[in-house]
Amino acid sequence: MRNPRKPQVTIIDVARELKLAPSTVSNALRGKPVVAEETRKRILAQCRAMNYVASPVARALREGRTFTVGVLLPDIANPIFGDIVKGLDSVMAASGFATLLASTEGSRERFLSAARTFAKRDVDALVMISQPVGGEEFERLVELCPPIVLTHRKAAGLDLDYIGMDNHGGSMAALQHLAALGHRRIGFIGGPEQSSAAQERLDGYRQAVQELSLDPDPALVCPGDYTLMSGFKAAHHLLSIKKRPTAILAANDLMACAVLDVAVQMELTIPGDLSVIGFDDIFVSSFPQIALSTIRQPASEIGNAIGRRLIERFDSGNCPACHVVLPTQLVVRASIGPPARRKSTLGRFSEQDLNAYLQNRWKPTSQVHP
Amino acid sequence: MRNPRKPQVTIIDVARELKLAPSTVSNALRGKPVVAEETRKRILAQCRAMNYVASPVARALREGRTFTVGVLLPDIANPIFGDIVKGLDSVMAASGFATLLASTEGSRERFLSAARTFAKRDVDALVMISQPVGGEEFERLVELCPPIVLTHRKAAGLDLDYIGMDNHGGSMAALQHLAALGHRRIGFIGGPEQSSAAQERLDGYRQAVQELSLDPDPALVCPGDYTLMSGFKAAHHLLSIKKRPTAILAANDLMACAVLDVAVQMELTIPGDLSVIGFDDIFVSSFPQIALSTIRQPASEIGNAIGRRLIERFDSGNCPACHVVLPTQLVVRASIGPPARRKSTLGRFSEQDLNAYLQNRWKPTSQVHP
DNA sequence: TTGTATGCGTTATCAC
DNA sequence: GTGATAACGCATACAA
Repeated sequence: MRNPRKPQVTIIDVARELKLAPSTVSNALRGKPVVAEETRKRILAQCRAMNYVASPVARALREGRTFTVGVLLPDIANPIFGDIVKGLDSVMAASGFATLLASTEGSRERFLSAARTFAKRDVDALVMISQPVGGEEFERLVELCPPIVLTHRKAAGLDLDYIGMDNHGGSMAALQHLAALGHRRIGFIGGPEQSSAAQERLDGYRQAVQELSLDPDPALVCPGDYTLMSGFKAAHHLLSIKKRPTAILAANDLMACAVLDVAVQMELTIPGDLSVIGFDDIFVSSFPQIALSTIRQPASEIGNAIGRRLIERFDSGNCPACHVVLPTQLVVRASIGPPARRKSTLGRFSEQDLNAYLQNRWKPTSQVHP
Repeated sequence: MRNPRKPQVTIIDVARELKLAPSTVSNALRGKPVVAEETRKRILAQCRAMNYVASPVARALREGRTFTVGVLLPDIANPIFGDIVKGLDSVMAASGFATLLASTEGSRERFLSAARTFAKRDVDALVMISQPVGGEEFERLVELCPPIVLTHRKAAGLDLDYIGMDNHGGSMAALQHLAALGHRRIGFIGGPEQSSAAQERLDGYRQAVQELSLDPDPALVCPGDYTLMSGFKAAHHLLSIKKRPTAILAANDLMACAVLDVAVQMELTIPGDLSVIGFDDIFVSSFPQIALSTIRQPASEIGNAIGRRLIERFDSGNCPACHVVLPTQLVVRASIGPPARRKSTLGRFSEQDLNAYLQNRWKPTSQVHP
């Protein structure tokens, strides 16, 4: 059963009421200077009286633009992405744009299909947050797409707008701070390889290690993928090597939280035996029980910047691709301090211990009371 | 400068190529049985070859529907809402619907204006999550709106679809559990008055207190508004009364977290001196350092249910408004236990202490390192 | 300064 | 079974 179409007040109704032509009403509404001032006023008044607003759909068909931007992101339940969307939406809504959303769940298929769908719907721009922007299929897609703005992941070889944060500088600031406290062996837990942001965080770590003459032991660098689980594994590994690091920088806060907890389980004190810094400044990091130091991601600022960039592009037509890097801030909380002088002798996690730990200590919602 | 319209493959192009009429192509594509099977096959092949897909915008103008749902919520950076949207989007996307989003930031103005904007854009439905649904202005708006589905807040007097969770039963389950552990004086921290969900949580508490013959002292019920700050204040108040409660149920996890921390600051042990339960099961609650017991909100299930309801409405035309209540689960973590036998004598927070505490203990991002 | 005609891409109606 | 045409609501080019 189809929607019985709602009766709509059209521009023709308004014109008829005023005994004018629709085009005159249109011109008046769009602020064209050809309309006599007095006529315009009558028209405006009539529109208000009849509660007339032009149909965005009809406009879209006629003009080929929809005053809509499509946003693609991996997970709308992740507050970091939520903050970006919020910053973006606040700017766009103020300019009359609506936000179309797609949560792609890390699936390349959903990403491509959502991008195609949105393009087909004539969105005026596409915002891709931490998406797998690359590959032949993607490059073909870009041809058919409206303007694209990227964040978190750059598209290698493609000249697209990018708005990001200073990941490289963030890592360096963290290591400078740790080095000033006296740390020499600092571990690093990385993010997904496909993420240019994660890559920059690693690069910043490496450059700081070199410039500050820290211990360049490659065993101090562990892979990770931004999940708690990968954080557990990396922490277990880093804290089990013979000469364990006195500090660890993780490429995001989630993995850093895992480090904190593994450390506690190994009876290390924080920050005496181990200092920990993360990336992003997610909500939990500010909890006193966690008190995780971190390099803040300016998420809502990124959203705002993307919005402003889009408005600029819409207003000024084609212009060269932009490349913006927003500053980060080191947020110092209780998880860092000078390394302890004494060498503590510590029990290790065996593999069995780790598994038992993973199963029992974190109680997700699956463990419920009937 | 206007968008130079992208060249588009239209149904006419396809028809011309095949020497058919556009209407035949349309009929074939829409699966109408009037088209000869062989013709249909040729048409489908040609469409694939020319990469033709019907324009959603033109369709929208013609049919009066857009295959889009508008979602209004207070804050897209709040993961609970994010989870609902995620659940909703996964259902709708699978059926070819896109999700239009508006983060209203608790502003009544933005709510009404976003709703009007979306309705004007011919969305097929409006989903309102925890929105101020009420008042004369709203009721007038409803007339002009497409189907509406509510969650978290019911609209008094209006017969709209509502999909929610068993808040009342959740509170009762929590109190039953606490009572079984031996608690008799149980405090409650409420949510916003306008929220029907918050009201139900309070009602459940009251009914449980009565049915279980717990201490009905009205001083045990404190107002709150879901923010950390209100949780601090309520906790401070509840834990400072002469005969303080041995357990506290907060209307959401955020306030419960505040209770946990205030308790620690007052040198109460958890759960020996105080048991704490929250509502929602937000991410932090599962952290070992927090280990907050809670009544889980089935957020993504709510999103799914809303999606299924919408599809159902679209398919079957007008039907009476639905009223769905999803079950909750009590998630038991370390924050609850039997009340301690001994009476601990404890220092109190003075007002000054509270203020100093609020300023220093939680370190938000404003306290940053240059 | 205002009015008329046309097209945006699609689908429904009706004639063939 | 297939084809011509009108209509959805608007904005524009052009005529008056």
